[in-house]
Amino acid sequence: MSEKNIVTRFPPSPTGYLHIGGARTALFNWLFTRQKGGKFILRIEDTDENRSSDEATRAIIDSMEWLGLTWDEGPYFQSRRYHIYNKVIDRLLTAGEAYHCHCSPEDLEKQRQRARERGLKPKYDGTCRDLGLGPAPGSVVRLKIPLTGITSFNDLVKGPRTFNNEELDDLIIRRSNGSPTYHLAVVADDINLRITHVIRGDDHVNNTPRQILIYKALREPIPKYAHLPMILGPDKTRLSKRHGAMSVLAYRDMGYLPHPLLNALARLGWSYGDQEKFSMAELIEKFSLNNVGKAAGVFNADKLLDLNAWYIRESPDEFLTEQLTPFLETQGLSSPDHKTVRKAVSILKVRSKTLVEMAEGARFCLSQEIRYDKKGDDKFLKSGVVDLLEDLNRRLKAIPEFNQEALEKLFMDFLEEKEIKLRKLAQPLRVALTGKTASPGIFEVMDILGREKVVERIRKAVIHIRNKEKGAPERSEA
RNA sequence: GUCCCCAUCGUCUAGCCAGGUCCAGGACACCGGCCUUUCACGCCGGCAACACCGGUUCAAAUCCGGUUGGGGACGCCA
Repeated sequence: MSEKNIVTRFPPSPTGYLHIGGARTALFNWLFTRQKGGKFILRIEDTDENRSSDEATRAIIDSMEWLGLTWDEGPYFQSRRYHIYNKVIDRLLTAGEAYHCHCSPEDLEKQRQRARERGLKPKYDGTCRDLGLGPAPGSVVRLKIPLTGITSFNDLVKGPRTFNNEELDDLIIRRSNGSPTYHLAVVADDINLRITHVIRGDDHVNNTPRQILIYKALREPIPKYAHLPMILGPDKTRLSKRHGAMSVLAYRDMGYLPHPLLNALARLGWSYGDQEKFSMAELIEKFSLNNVGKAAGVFNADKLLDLNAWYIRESPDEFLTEQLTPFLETQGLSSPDHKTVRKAVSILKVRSKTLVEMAEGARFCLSQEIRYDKKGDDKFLKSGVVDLLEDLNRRLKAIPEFNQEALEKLFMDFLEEKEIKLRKLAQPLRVALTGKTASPGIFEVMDILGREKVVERIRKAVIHIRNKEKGAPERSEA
C-alpha cells in the first residue's frame, strides 16, 4: 500500500467534552497521518441519541480547532448515515452471514446469569442462529461468528494478537428499533471512508476480532490496527470526571497554550530517546508507532505546567500579547493600550506559568487602582520608610528622563547617599507600586508605569502609611 | 467469574527485540547551594526505580516460567 493513500480517522462520541485521552488519540492519528501525507477524517459517533448532544459536538470541534488538529474530511455524523449501515446489514443478511434473533432482553439476561454461575464467559447461546427466522417486532439482527478457529491481527503497537473465536458470541448488529450498533457502524463507516489505519485506545483491543469478523463476512479488506495504552488518573484508575480538569477546553481556560499541551500528550506513551521538547514539525517528523509504549500511564500535570511555562518564555511577545487578550478580559483588565500590554508581556513571560498568571501579573500596570497585599502592607509599608519614599519622589519628579537607565543611575546615587542597600528601598517601593511583594524588576515596573503613576502611587503609599499609624499606633518593633 | 493485556525513580520515560559498555540515563516534582532589588529565569549539586520468586547463562533490567499488583473486554453504550 502506498503511504500516500493512508487514511485515518478520529471518531469521538459526543457524550461529553473532549478529554485529554481523546485528544491524545486524535493527536497520534494526526501525527501519523501528517507524517505520511495521508488523509485525516473527523467522524462524530452520535448513534446513541439519548447520550449525544450538540453542545458536546461543539465542544469537541472547538477543542480540535484550538489544538490545531486539522482534519481533511468531515465531520461526518453517523446519525445521518443510516442508509450506509442498513445496506451493509442487508448484505450480511443476504449472504447468510447474519440472522434475525427473537430472543428478548430478559432471555439474554438469564443466559448471561447462567453462564456466570457456571464460571463461564457470559455470551449469547445461539438459540436463533439456525432457525431461519424472519424479521419481527422486537427482533434484532446478529452476526454469525465462526464457532471455532482463531482471529488474529498484527497490532502496530502491541504486536501480534490472536483470539479464539469461541470466546466471541454472535453480536447484535441491528437493534430492535432498527438502528445499527457500534461495531457495525464503525466497520461500515471505515469501509465506506476507506480507512487504512485504525489508531485508537487500548480498550478496543478486545473489540477488534469482532470487527475483523464483520470485514471478513463482508469480504472487505481489513485495516491495520494500532492500540494506544490508556491514560489513567493519578490514582491509576481509568480517567473519569472525578479526576477533575481533564477537558481540553478546561486547559485552554486555565491559560495553557495548545503546543505545550500537545507536547505533553505526545510524551505520554510515546518517546524519542531522552528528548522532552518538540516543535510541531519535529513531532510530525519523529513520531512513530514503534516508539509507543505498551503500558498505561498517568498524566503528569506538573510536567505540563513546566512545559507551558517554558513555551511561554520562548514565545514571541507579539504572539503572547494576542493570546493574553481573552484572559485580560475575563479579569476585567482589557486595555486598548497595546504598547503597555506588550511591554508587560515581555517582562512577565519569564515568571508566568500560565496565561492566567500572566494576566494577573499585568494587573499593576493595567488597573488604575491597586490593592496592597496584607502581608506586604504589614511588612514594608511602615513609618520608617516614609522619609525615604518622599525623598525619592522628589528626585523622581526632578529627573529629565524617566527611563530604566536614568532610574538606575538615580537609585545608585540615592542609595549611596543614604547608605542603604537596594533591597531596603525596593521592597517598600514594590508594594507601593504593585501592591505585591513579588513583581518584575523594580526598574522595569517603574518604566512601564511611567513617571506620573509612579509618583502618584508613592504619594498614596505615604498617605496610606500615615493613616495607618494614626489609626492604630505602631506596636513596638519585634 | 471468564478471556485478554501490562509491570524501570512519586510521575512521564530511555535502556529490553539483537543479554555484558547500567552498582540503570533523562525530564517533572521535591530538597540543598549559587546568582540576586522581590518573584521568577538560569546554573551547580542531591534524593529516588529494574514488583516478587524461580529458571536459562560465564553474565539478566534485558530471555523463559510462575506469583503478586494494575488495566481492559465480556451491553439492543461507544
